[in-house]
Amino acid sequence: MDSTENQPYNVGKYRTPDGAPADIVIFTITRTEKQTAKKSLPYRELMVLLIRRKRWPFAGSWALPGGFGKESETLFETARRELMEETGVADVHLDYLNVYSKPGRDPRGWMISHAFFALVNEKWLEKRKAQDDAEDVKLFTVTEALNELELAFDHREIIADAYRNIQQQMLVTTIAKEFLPELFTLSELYQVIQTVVPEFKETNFIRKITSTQSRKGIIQVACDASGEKLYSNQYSQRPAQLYRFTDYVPDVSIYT
Amino acid sequence: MDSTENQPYNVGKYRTPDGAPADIVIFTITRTEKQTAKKSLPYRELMVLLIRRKRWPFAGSWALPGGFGKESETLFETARRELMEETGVADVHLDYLNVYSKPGRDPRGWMISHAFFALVNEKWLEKRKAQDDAEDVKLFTVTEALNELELAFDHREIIADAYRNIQQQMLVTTIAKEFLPELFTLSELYQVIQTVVPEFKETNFIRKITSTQSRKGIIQVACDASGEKLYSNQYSQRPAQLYRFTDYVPDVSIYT
DNA sequence: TAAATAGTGTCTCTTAGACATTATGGT
DNA sequence: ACCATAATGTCTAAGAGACACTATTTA
Repeated sequence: MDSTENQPYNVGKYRTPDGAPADIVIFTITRTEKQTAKKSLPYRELMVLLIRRKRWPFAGSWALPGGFGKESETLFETARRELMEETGVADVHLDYLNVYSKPGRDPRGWMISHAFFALVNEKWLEKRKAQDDAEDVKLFTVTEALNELELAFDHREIIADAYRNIQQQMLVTTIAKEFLPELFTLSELYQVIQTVVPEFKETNFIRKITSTQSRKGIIQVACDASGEKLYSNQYSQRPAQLYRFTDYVPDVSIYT
Repeated sequence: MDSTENQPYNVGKYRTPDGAPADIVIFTITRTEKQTAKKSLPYRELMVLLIRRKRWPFAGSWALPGGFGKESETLFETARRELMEETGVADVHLDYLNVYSKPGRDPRGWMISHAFFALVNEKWLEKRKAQDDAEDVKLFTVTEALNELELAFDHREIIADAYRNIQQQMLVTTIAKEFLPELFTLSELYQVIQTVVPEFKETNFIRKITSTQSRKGIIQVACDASGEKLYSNQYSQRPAQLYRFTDYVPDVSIYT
């Protein structure tokens, strides 16, 4: 019935995996200023960080950054360590995505891969850019990565899964904050949501998020020490009210 | 930078995991009829299936059913196979939950465990009950499993995670259907939701799910071949309209 | 006729959705 | 004066939430 029961504690008896790698889908949103006469909102694009492989297997292909798990750490720690090595940042949103274990997925042997996804603010990646060899580590748009690139292993599938996941999470949690500064305007927030979920359309977005009972707790107006409201005119002539996220995340339900 | 790059294809060079088990949290909802004079709704309880271990480690403790992954199958297949062995059913809701890799979690060695959860309709487990040794395989309420039982490995943590997950999914997807017959009354649906999420309270539940534009597509009234509406008086004097789930699952969002 | 569930009426206040309008400040 | 973004006004229809009320059977 239960094969756990029948398993010996003699660990050498059966074929065991050849490794447990952690692969990380590192997402960021890049901003590029529009070349207009007046101040305007930047273009934003959802990017994923890839590495060009130097060795067999899949030498020359692009792949997710990653590395092998060790006995002395959890796979989450493996992922965090790899992320640190790759981007130099420690305190970013890092979440487990899925396991990939299709037979033959890695020609090196029986590799059970654990995919994570990280959300990194563009500002952290800027320093890194310079120090790295531009040939080997690069940001691609998600569309590009999924449709135009030769990817190693089953990394296309992993990126596709991660993309689906981040799109869903964007609408159901407050991960938008990972892509925004501490204080932000509502246009910026709206733009970030749309960058990840292009289908997202909300007329009256400002009003809904600020003044409906059920969700106005998500964000709050930013004030300075003396209680004065803070404004930004970075993207517009008319200064826009700045907001910050609270810790509140509303529960969602299809029945309510 | 990328330790995948530095990994040899000589698979024997590093310490590798001693096994990749799949553990399954099998949930079901049991019904027990109330002993009242009149017809009434049954008590329902969310249960989890556990197995009493016979061997070291954790001999005598209760544990999740599970087994070791093989090189020739995905871990999802491992889980499905174990589920089949355990409950005798194949086509049930089975989903990946999380990976558990804390060092030392299994005294037998470096075991990276993959937890799944399955939602099984009570009717499938009924046959099994008889044929199994009641001492070794048993259904427990989730509360009991979490608070009163001595559990093997990190299975308490896994069950707690699975419980959180199923509660969230219950409100955001239509997994309620896994615990219901093909045709059901709205009281049954409401009761199933409340069994998994006790905090769930909706006055006007009937009206909301049947006649609000945005979510009435979730379920539809059940009709017979000639278009007559179907009713059930299993739980009440007054016959109740029967419904079925459609394939439609509304999108949820905290911003909409 | 009472028990137990099924389902509707009604009222108020809030929200959705669509669109028009006004506000601000720099070039 | 005009541009680009910020924000409010206004109107209608729909929905939320509370609670009282009616309906249907059968023991």
